[in-house]
Amino acid sequence: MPFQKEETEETKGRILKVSELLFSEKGFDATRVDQIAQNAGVNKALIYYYFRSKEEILNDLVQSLYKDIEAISLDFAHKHVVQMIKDGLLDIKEDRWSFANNDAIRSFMRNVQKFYRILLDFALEHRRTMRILVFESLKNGRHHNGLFHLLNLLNKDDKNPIFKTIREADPDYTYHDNTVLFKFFFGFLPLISFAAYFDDYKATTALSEKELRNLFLNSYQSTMSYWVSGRDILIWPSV
Amino acid sequence: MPFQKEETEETKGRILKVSELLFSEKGFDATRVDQIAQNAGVNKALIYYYFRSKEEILNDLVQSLYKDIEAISLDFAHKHVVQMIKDGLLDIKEDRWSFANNDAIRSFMRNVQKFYRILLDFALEHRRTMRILVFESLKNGRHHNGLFHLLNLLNKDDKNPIFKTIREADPDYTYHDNTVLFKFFFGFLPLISFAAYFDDYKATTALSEKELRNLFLNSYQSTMSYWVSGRDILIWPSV
Amino acid sequence: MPFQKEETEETKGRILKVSELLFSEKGFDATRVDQIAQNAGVNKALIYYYFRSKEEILNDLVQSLYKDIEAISLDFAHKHVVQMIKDGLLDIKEDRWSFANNDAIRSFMRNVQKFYRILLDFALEHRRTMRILVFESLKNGRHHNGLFHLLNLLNKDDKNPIFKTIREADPDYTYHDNTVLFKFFFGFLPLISFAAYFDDYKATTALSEKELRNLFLNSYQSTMSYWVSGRDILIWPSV
Amino acid sequence: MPFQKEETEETKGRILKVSELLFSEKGFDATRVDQIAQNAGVNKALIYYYFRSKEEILNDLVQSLYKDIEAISLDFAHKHVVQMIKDGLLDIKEDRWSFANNDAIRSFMRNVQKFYRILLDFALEHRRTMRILVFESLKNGRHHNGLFHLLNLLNKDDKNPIFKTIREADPDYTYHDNTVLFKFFFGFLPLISFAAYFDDYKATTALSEKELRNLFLNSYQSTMSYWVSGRDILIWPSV
DNA sequence: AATGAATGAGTATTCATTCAT
DNA sequence: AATGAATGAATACTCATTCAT
Repeated sequence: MPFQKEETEETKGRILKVSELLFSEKGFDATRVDQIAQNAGVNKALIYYYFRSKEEILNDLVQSLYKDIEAISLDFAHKHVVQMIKDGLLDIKEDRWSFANNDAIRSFMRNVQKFYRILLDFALEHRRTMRILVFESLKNGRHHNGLFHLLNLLNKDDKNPIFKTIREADPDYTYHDNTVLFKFFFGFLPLISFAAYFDDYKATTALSEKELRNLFLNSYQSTMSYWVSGRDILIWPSV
Repeated sequence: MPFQKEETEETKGRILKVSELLFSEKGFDATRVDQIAQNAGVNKALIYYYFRSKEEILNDLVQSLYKDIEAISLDFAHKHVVQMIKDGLLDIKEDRWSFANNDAIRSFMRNVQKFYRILLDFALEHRRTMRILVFESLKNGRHHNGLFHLLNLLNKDDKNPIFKTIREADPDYTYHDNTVLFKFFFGFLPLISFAAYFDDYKATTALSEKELRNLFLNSYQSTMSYWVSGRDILIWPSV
Repeated sequence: MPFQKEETEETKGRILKVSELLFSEKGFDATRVDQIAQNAGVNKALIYYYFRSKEEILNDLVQSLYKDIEAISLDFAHKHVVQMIKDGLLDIKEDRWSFANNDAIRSFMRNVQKFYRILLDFALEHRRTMRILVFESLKNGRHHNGLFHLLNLLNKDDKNPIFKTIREADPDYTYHDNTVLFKFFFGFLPLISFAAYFDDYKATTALSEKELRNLFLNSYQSTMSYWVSGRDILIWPSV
Repeated sequence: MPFQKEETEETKGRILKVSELLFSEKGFDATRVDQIAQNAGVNKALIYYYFRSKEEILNDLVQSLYKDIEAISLDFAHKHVVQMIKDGLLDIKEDRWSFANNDAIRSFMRNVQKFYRILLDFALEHRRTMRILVFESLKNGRHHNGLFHLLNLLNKDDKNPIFKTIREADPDYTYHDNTVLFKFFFGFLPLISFAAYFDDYKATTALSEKELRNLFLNSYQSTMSYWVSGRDILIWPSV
């Protein structure tokens, strides 16, 4: 019964969308299941037909975000890192990335910038869940599904699909912890923070959404470049 | 009766301290007044003797943080900006800061870096309240207490004590909105985020507290310098 | 699903009935929601499913009483006042009621007495809510729900359905404030007081319910007659 | 230490006065000890220095009212009933009062009217406590100190000082229950109700305090006369 | 798939009262 | 006589979750 299924999906999707909005506005704890039901236009009990608990709604939201980010990152790794290795333009030894020539570097840098742009736009599009991520991740004890799950994408084991993907192309691939920490700190965190606070800033400044986005993107890319250049992440061809 | 007073302060202070810890760990909504009472070793009703409501505890914490940050910033404005103006080493015209000579610049930059260090150490010391700030500020409807109050320290009117202080020394002082936004975005926000997530990072990495702090400070100051230099905030002697 | 509906009504009705009893026995403030739940044999939370608050239960009780009293009074106005006007047996000019003949007067007086009887019996049947009315009306700040709403039934504007009904039949109809005050004072108030204290008196005297009722009715009707006769309310045929 | 005592009395009196006001406005249950303390300008604990409990404040208020009413009634019994018996102008046999002549009756009636006037004025002066009396008396279970204590003044035993006083003058004195009931119903109750609702009525009508009072007094005395004449309470000289 | 009714375990807040000084 | 601090026992109200249909 595809029609039936569609309807279901629609209802379940409505519940998820409404939950996302409310969680991001008031926080998980302050959001009432009644409110979700009311805003989704469904009976409260129906929510428990689709989800085991209120917490499962949160998990669903967060998990699907992870999958998307993972997919985007994986796509980048595939298309630009793995491909370059296969093409003999890049060689990774421990912590040092050696490119075949300056064109390869330039090309790679362009792709990295594009990757940031895609990541930023994704974060902005899902800024509500980003908000949720930010403040739910700050709570100890209960939710282990917070922001720090993203750190898994930086793990050095084969459970991390990005790591696995690159490693399959270049078995030497690995890196230092500090690097990871920094990539996260000055990589993901500002990006996610920016997305999370985006609407607040929009309300504070006279800038348009686009201007705000570009302003951030420029500074973000500059900062990233600053940190990347001359360091252990990107290494100019070792001649 | 100073002894009496001290005792009182001790009890109220204990409630505040415990609340700060619990709010920062579990979030405001998930923290139970019972827990606060139990952890502070006082009767639950006593909490309501000192505070009108649970929310007022939060406000108290946040307000006192604001006051401290304001005081630190004001101290910097007084000692280093106003003083330089009075000494004829700095002249502010609209959005351009003109220094008398390179020594003045160097001196000012050194003080700015020191200011950042003080600010960072303060943020780290109060990282629990910073956590609270970060996630409570993400909730709509409570914005009034949230992170965005700090934006007031960047306002261009005389309600902002920092602006007022500098303006009294140099009536030409003003600046563009975008600059303000950026100072906040790449100024306060990473600092506060870093402090808020500090303990999480510590648990994730092998770095010591000190190393982590210095790592951040370097990158922070670099980023700030990057944004400051060659821009409209700091201008080399116009001679 | 009428059966379903009935069941619901039954539960909500049980809560109302129990509340009425407890409010009338112990007063609104001294009645605990827990007690209501326990006596009604329902879960405490269910009370809040049907009523927004404890106070709303009180309002519900009082409002439905008003409606009933209004309906009874309106019925009297329709059947006996309006009808007599239409039949040319009664003419109202300002404050003077002129009847066509002695039979008309006698008939009217008989109906008035019957009206009092119906009113008294209603008050006795609902004496619990009357108790509530009497003491809740004595509390400032809650006057809006209190006894004084009944005064509206004596208002001289078209928001008062009784006034409106008679006025539609006889546009000259109006009366003096003092009369209204007195009708209330020596009309509603003793009636309501009697009903409110009925059970207390019953416990104090050897009289049966019926004897007590008749005793009051006689004296009440005498008093009313005393006030009515020779005054501006009832006027013998002006011929 | 008379001065000390005076001060105390003043403070205690202030607590009583404030309590009376608050109890009469919001009811006993809804009045908070904190409010009493605040309005009386004293520390909450001091209230417990003067009174064992909140309830004792109520008792104090009510008891002193009883004493006053008893004193007024006793004074009337002494001056007018007992005196007439002693003067041979009145003879009471069971339920029948026989006066020596019409002058005696007229004189007695005049004194009764005066008694009502005094009683009414007392009730009006203490209308706040009357309010309290009215609604506290409606609550079963807890307060046995309500309005019905006044019924004691109508008891047929020597614990009732009025009965005792008259009986000492005329050993035949006694009466039927119904009479008592009626004296209370159409005697005390309207009087107390009138006093309790006085301020509400004042706010509702254009009449002055004096006019309102006289209006009630007239109707009250008329009603009383109506009930008294030709009945078993007052009997014209048996010739 | 959908709903109205029902519930257990909480949850912030209140309040009369007491204690120490 | 007077007070600031402290407390135990409520107390109205909430909320995620389940049940019956």
